[in-house]
Amino acid sequence: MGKLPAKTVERLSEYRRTLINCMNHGKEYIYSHELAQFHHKTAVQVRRDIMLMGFSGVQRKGYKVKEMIDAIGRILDYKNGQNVGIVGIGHLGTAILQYFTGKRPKLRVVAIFDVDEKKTGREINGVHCYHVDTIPEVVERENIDLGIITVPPEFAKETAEGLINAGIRGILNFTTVPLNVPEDVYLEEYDMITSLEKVAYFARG
Amino acid sequence: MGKLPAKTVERLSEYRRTLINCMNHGKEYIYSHELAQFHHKTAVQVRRDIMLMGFSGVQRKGYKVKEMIDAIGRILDYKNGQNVGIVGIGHLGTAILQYFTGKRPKLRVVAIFDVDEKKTGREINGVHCYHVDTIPEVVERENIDLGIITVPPEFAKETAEGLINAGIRGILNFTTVPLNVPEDVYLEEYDMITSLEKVAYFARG
DNA sequence: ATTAAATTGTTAATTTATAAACAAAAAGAT
DNA sequence: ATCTTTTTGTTTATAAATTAACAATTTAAT
Ligand SMILES: NC(=O)c1ccc[n+]([C@@H]2O[C@H](COP(=O)([O-])OP(=O)(O)OC[C@H]3O[C@@H](n4cnc5c(N)ncnc54)[C@H](O)[C@@H]3O)[C@@H](O)[C@H]2O)c1
Ligand SMILES: NC(=O)c1ccc[n+]([C@@H]2O[C@H](COP(=O)([O-])OP(=O)(O)OC[C@H]3O[C@@H](n4cnc5c(N)ncnc54)[C@H](O)[C@@H]3O)[C@@H](O)[C@H]2O)c1
Repeated sequence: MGKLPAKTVERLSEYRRTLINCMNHGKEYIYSHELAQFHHKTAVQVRRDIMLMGFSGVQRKGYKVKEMIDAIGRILDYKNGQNVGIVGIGHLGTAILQYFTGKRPKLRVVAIFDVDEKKTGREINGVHCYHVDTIPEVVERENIDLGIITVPPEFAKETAEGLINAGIRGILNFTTVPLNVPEDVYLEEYDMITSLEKVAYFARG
Repeated sequence: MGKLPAKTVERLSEYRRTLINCMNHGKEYIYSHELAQFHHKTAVQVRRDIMLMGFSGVQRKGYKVKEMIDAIGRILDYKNGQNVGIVGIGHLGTAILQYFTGKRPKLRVVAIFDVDEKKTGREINGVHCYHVDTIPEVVERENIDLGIITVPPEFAKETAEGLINAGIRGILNFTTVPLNVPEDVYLEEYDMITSLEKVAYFARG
């Protein structure tokens, strides 16, 4: 099965977030224009995304919330799930760890790594904190697929190399340092300054 | 002067981050293909972005790092700068606050807001923490233009409304709740789960 | 029953974003 | 001096993403 466009994948993730929220509020059906409004998109785009993932709604009634969540899951979730490790459990790492716990059963944070002895060797938020030196063993043993990097910028490069050598498949980098990864590792980078500078630019006349 | 495309604005912000780093390492000139490589873009795209912002390099020598930083500043920075407030000083809010301090002189975090009495009334990272009830006065007095929302999701909506009523022009929302804002307020939303789900999707065959 | 309104699904058109192509200029080599 | 190489700047072409258009279907109203 061929991969969907990156933009569609992003939106499907966003839709699911909203759909889960709708389900928790007891909503059974949702129209494309409702979903669109939540995410500041057009109804056509929502329907097109849904078409691309091969899901169908009911005319005049909309999309069955529960079924659509499952359909998105069949696209985004990997069969038995993927395991995630976070490296650098400072403010940002902890925020991410907290944010993830319990939210996506198929994306499990199974290990966290740091160098600070006040953090290593104990559990934080129910996840064991290992020393970074043990990345090779732990990544192998716990079958970790994806890594999130939230270390101080000067350690970003070596952290990425450590993860890649340990056999990780994808990296989400929050440090301010752009990384280089081999072709078979998928890399995503995010910088809050860029987001805020964009807001700053467009928020003025 | 008309606005540049959003994608170009994002990339200019990314370029500047790297250029500042290059300058600190004493680099005087940079080629388009060098800048491109850092950000996993093509050299053509870099040159096109530079053209769009009306800057010029020197043939065979590349772009003067210092001058290009200034040129990007003339696009991204507002004359006397813009003031920023962060609402919700938990793990994420603190990470953002720390990350910003000292990085962009034209984007100043001048106030932070919370409800927790252990945080309000004192300084965190050199910035005074106010109670959220004082948002109207403080936004007015400190001339705050942009707001970052990092409160628990159930308070996201009321926080946004508070900021908008106080006269804010742009919002960066990190909560899991999609917001609605009037036309004259620019809104940007970011969700780490979406980023990680994208990584997870493309990191497998 | 018939008609009107609302909504999905899909194709076609448009717009936006990226990449290719190449002229012009500068630096260095012969 | 002349030629070759490298790199910028800009135009043209291609590709991707979004929007518009509309047929098909369902529900509800008359
Ligand atoms: N991209 C963004 O939007 C954004 C926002 C905020 C912070 N940041 C960046 O994220 C990173 C973390 O920010 P923070 O506020 O959590 O910082 P922090 O100082 O609170 O946390 C850093 C953590 O990394 C640990 N650490 C240090 N060296 C390490 C190593 N070699 N291996 C593993 N762990 C190590 C420290 O012990 C600490 O726990 C920084 O690079 C910061 O610049 C990025
Ligand atoms: N978008 C993302 O990628 C992402 C990542 C992590 C966390 N989050 C979200 O960001 C938010 C903050 O996360 P966190 O880990 O920092 O949580 P946290 O609990 O550490 O911090 C929340 C802070 O908000 C304060 N607060 C509570 N109610 C408030 C109110 N009405 N007004 C102002 N402040 C109030 C609390 O006192 C606390 O200091 C949460 O909504 C979380 O889900 C988003």
